[in-house]
This record gives sequence, structure tokens and C-alpha cells, in this order.
Amino acid sequence: MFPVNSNGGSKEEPQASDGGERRAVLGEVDFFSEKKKKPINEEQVNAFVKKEHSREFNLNTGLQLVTGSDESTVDDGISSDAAEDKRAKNELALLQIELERMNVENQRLRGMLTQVNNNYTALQMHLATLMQQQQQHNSRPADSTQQHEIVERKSEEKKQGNGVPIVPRQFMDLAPGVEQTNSSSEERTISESPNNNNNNNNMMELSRNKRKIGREETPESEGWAPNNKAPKLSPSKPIDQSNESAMRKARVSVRARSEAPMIADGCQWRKYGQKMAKGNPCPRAYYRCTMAVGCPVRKQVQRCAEDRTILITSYEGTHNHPLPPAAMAMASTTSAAANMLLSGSMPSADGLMNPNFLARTMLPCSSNMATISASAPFPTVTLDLTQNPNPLQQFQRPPPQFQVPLIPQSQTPQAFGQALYNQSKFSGLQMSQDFNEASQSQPHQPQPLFSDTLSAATAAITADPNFTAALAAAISSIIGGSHPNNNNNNNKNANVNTSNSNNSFPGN
DNA sequence: CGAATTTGACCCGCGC
DNA sequence: GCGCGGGTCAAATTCG
Repeated sequence: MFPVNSNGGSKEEPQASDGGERRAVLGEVDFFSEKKKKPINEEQVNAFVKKEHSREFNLNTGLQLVTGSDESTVDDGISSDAAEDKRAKNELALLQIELERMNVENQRLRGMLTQVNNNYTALQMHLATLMQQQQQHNSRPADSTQQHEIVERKSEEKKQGNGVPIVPRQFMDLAPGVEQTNSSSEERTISESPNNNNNNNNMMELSRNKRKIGREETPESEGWAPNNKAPKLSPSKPIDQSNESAMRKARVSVRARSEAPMIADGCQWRKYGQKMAKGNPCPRAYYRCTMAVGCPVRKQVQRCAEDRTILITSYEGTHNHPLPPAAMAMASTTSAAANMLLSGSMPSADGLMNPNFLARTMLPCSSNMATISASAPFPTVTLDLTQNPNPLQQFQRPPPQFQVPLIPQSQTPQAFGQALYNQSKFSGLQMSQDFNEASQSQPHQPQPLFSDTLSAATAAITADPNFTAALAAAISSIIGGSHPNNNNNNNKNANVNTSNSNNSFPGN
């Protein structure tokens, strides 16, 4: 019987299914070439089967499968054999169908792999192009090293796991999802209708409402009440509720060097509290926007514990009122960043668009300035204007998953290109994440000081609306190509360009 | 004197 | 259930 196995055509089936890389090729080719050999093998097999039939080797059943097609020519007329042969025929047909199906699937997978490879190559080329642009603007040798390092990291990562190249696809698919779930269109009308708060505000205020409802007093809450209650009264979007538990607030944090007690972002703020935060000898000040009665925007200002020249300003919420040009730059940036976080977290149920994933899909060359921290209690985008674009500093730290290069080719060039251009003025745009690694890499950890252009860095936020708007546009474009903020930012650029840079830092 | 700031108390969520 | 820490409130205080 063993000789039969070695010669029988069926022997090749396990090979095709067990073989490693050979399987893909041999499995397909051998299966069809097998038919050519079949007559020879089948004769041998059938002869052997007849001879050995009395032994009732079940194993022969499988062998007969191969010989089924020619069984009639060899059939000796035994009825039991005929029945068995019919069954064998059926099984053979089933196996053949299954094999064909596997072949089809194999080809489909091959096609997918090819497509992924093509996408990866295109992304890599695109990244290289962007890097070159950045290098031209920065014209620093270190940057080329950085870019090279980035590209190499990306390529290494791509090669490491099969799942990694798929991420771009997920990211590409991400945008429509964001479009669907994002309330950015609503946000756009916020300035006209305070009650029409976006998710950002909703989420921010929901937790707050819980408390305030318990209190139900506070004359000041009159101003807050409309906004506070709006999300509760109209929880039209279940997404909001689902998000509330996961991420109650989205926060945009700006790190900048400034001697001033707080950076001038064009808005009017009123201090309503101050606390000593744990782990930081510097007090944390709480401000709320007073440009409109019910404006939900608040910000926290705190100096970095390690480097007190660094001012950390965290913004929450979106202004529900028209902003002066001086404030638009920062507002658009923070709003876009907050939207990015909120949007990315919404369909968290499917696990594709949680902050972790979102952070992983951030621009690779935006690695110097913005950090996404999705760690509890709420996600934060940190725009770090204190860092120097020193590549070694930046790219020694980030864990591998930060390095997935994902630049939607159809979306990035303009906005991100402009951001890159402005990056030359500052440090760069970094999006990384510490979702599960808050303990390993603190986004607020002080970065090495590379320049004393503190005012330049902080003033840059407001003094260069191009940058902030471009950053906002870039962020928005990453999330969804048609994010309203893109258009807004363009307008804002136009608006702010004319009244640029003088309104930035009265304190400085 | 009105507005803004300060500051202690309070509330709430979370971890133990 | 309790303590801790973050966030907010609002009376008191300061400032212009």
C-alpha cells in the first residue's frame, strides 16, 4: 500500500496543503498538472486497489478518489465497488472544487498582497518626497538623517509584520467613517448657535452636567446652563453617550516656552480657580473663556515641573462665538485637534478607530510636535512647541507602533505640506501616542532644550496663523479629507494673514 | 465701585 | 466605604 501512496496522485494533495511557500505555487500548478499524470497513476492505483481490495484498507479509499475519473474503464462490474466508486467520485469532485476555491482565494490573497506592497511603495515614495521638502526647508544635515531614519524605520516595520501594511488600508477606510460619525459639520455652525454644540462640547460638558445637576444652583451656571444642558436635552447621537464613558473630554495641550503667566491666544479668559496639582510644584490655573456668556471653552495653564520655562496650556471645548482673528489660529488648531481625537474615538466598538489606533496612524514625519495621549482620563493632543527637530532625540524614543507611515496620499500634500513648511520655523509636527505607555513616555515630559526662542515658539502659535491653521488643516485632513475645518482654516488664513502677528503677545 | 483674582470649600470620579 | 486628586464654585480680597 505504501508504494501506492508514494505513486498515487493523491499524495500530492497533502503536499500542496502542507507545503509552506511552495504551496502557493505548487499547489496550484501541481493540481492541474496532476491531471496529466492521472491516467498513469490511476492505472497503477486501480490495479493495486483491486489487488488489495479484499484487505479493506480504508486508506485505499482516499487513493481511489484519484482514480475515480477513469474508474469506469477499469470497473470489473462488482456492485459494491461501483457504489464505492461513485462515492469516491463525489468526494473527488468535492475535493477538486475545494481546491479550486482555495486556488481562487490564494490568487485573491496574492492580489491583496501585491496591492498592499504597491501601496506601501507609494506611501514610502510619498514620504520620501515630503521628507525632501522638509529637508529643503530646514536645510539641516540632521534632518536628512532623521528622515532617513524614519523611512528606514517604516520599512523595517512594514517588513516585520504582515498586519502592518494593512493599517494604511484601515486608515484609508477611516476617513469615511469619520465623516459619518464626526459632527464637524455641526461644529461649524457652533458660533451661530450655542446650543448646537458639537461632540466635543457635549462630551466635555456631560460629565460636568452630572455634577451641576446635583447642585442645581450657582448663578454662574446660568451662563453655562444652556450649553451644559444642550447635550443632555438632545442626546441625539448615541455616539456621544458611548464616548462619554471612554473619553469625557478632549483636550488640546500646547507646550511652549514663555515667561508670561499664560500665552496670549487672542481670547479673553477669566481665572476661576487654581490648584496645586500632584507631582508639580507649580500651581495649575483654571481659566474660562469670557468672550461670550456661555462659551464652554476652558483652559488650564501650568508650568512644567521639570522645566518651568515651559508653559503647558490645555484647551477644552470649542468656542461658541465668533473669534477675533488673533484667536482663530489657536482656536482652529485646538478645535481640529480635539475633533481629531473625538472623531477617532467614536466607533471604538470596532476597535479600529480608538485613540490608540488613531495615534498610530499619525503622520510619521509629524513626529516632533504633536503628541496624542489617549491615556486616562481623557485624550489629549499635545502640541509641543518647545522641541527642537533634532532627529535623534525624537526617534530614539518612539515605540515601533508609532512609526507606521500613513499618509493618505489624496489628502495630505497641501495641508501637510504647509505644516511641514511651517515646521521649519518650529520644531516639527509629531504625532505619537502613549495610549498604553503613559508610564513609559510621558508626553509632558520635558524635552531637552535646544533653543531659547521661547517667545518665538509661543508667539508662533498665534503670530503665525499659517502654521496653526495649517496644522489644524493637516490634522483635519488626516481624519477626513473634507473636514470643515479645512475650509475654515483656509478662510482663517486669509483673515489672519492680514492682521498677523502683532496681536499675539501683549505680555511679551 | 465694578471687575478680576484669590483661595478655601465642595463635589465627583476613581482606585484601593 | 474611604481617601485622594482633579475640577469647580463662590465669598473674600485685590486691583484699576
